[in-house]
Amino acid sequence: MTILRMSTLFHRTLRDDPNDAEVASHRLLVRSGYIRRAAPGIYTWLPLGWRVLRNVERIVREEMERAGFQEVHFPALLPREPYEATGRWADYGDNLFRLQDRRGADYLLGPTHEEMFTLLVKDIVTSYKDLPVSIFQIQTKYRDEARPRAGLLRGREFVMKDSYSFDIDDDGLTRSYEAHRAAYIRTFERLGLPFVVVAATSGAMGGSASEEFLTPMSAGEDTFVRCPSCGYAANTEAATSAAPHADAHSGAEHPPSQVVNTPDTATIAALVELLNERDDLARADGRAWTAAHTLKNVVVSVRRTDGSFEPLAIGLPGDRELDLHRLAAQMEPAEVATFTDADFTRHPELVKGYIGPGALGSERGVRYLVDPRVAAGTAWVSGADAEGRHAIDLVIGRDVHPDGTIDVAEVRAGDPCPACGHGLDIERGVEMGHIFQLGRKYAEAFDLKVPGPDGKLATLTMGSYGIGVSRAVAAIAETTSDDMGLRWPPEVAPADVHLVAAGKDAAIVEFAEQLAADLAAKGRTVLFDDRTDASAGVKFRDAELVGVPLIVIVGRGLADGVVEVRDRRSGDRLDFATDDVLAQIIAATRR
RNA sequence: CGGGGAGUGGCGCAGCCAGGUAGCGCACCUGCUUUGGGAGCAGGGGGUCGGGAGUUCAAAUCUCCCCUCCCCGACCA
Repeated sequence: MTILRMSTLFHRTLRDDPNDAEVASHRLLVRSGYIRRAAPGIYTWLPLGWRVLRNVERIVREEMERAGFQEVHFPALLPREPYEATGRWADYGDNLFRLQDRRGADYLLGPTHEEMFTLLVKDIVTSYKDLPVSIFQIQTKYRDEARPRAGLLRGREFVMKDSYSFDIDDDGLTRSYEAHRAAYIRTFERLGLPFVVVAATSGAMGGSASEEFLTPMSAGEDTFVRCPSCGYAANTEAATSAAPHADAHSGAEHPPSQVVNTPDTATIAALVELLNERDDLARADGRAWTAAHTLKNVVVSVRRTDGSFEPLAIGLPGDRELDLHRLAAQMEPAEVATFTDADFTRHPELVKGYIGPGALGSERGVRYLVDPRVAAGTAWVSGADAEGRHAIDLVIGRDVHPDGTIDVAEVRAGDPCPACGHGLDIERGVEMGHIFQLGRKYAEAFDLKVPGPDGKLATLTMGSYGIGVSRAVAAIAETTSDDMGLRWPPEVAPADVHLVAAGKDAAIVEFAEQLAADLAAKGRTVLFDDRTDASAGVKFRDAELVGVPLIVIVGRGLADGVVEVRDRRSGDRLDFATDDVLAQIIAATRR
């Protein structure tokens, strides 16, 4: 179909890694001449990179259309008003690129388009008979990230496919959600991207289901747990802890609790050390005290949506930290902040370092929630609400009556899987897609209602679904490259064949030219290294760097009637007879 | 916003501590030789050293202020 001649291609490879690139995808995409930085977190696409991006777009588009979704296209430059209506003009804060027109009217560069889609559907859809509908766009999005990093993986301008489904009822939303889920699985499989579907938090948006498609990689910034035994996977924010099984410090037979003097033990470590030094406090089973036997109470300040504050105490095993991300995800839409010195001053009953259950509980004005491991019947050492004092043999349900449980402790590798009990792995990944049931938040904000079968107006329920398109280019590069360069899966590669003319002999040039023409005539895209000023060695290196899956070398073998064909990904090399090589390449690049 | 690192031809770096008017490799241009794993020789073009102020006879180098980039953290539908 096309011949891209490297002698004239607008392209340059770099011999050294760029100084400002760290992760493999960023380094290689710049070195191989696919992208260039234009501004922090903003990249220019060169011819080869643009081809890859368009291939990814094409695959995403084909899978969306196969699923019956319809493509639309919104502006990237958006008016303020719709975002004012949903509160996001303010909520987005500094992450929003804002600008003004000549009259001073406010605009923004769209970070996501829920508002616009909702308004468009309100304009077009007038009856339940028009539903369900799922529409999508592939659009450049803008977010003024505090810290763009890792090249395309986390930019301030990026290409995203976003879809929105509109249904008259919850069952419809579930069906639309499942349709997207299936389409996403097909899409990522075609892209050649490894992925894990993990349970995610849906936050304040309502709706029940929210899942992320993560591609595991060390450069990733999302942390998730995965069970190697049963396949359970969840973002750490959404992970649930396995119910505790009765263990050594079960308190069923415990003596009555008592308060003891424990000077200078404001930290768990100091407390454990002291407990182990004191013979009179030795444990009944004779084993040493550990942080896991202590009950740590962390107090945070919760800001409700009406602006009021309430203190909240969380009881955790002393060997666990509170994960603020997990807490924030569970408290949404309320916000949480750690307790400040000023907060402690307002609550003199909370003795920093010695906070115990005795001062906690809603009847005392401090809601008290405990980790699931702090289960009824277990016994603990905890603060006694006085400087240098702790209570031992505190049994949950006997001496302590929490207001409920909350699952916000840090998740650790090896924690039991909530589904099967096997030890969990912790991995890093990049969010490539997110599907979630948005519910009626936006439909309500814009009063999006249509008559249902019963003639009554019903507010539509929505789903929101995204795929990071430009991010996928980086993720594919990241997960498929090797020490020598990129290794594109065939469907996203910038060309079908990288044809190298290794030598200047007339016979070599002539044969290579003819082969390029023949391949193009058969509908293949050929990246043809016809440069006369590059040595064979340079051409081989560049071919490996650029990463087209099939590399064909017309060179010294021609004298023996053979052409070499290499598989960039497997490293396999085969010689084919000159009169057979065209057919072999056509067969190898058939789609 | 906190911590760390770094800004010197297109790219990667040295020079800075002990101030003296900019150097190396790659890339680029010309010529000859070479041609299957980032060729060789010869010649050549290109930077005023992130910006500003200051000290000094003299500043890439010393002092002060500012800006930017990278990494970690905070933050991030």
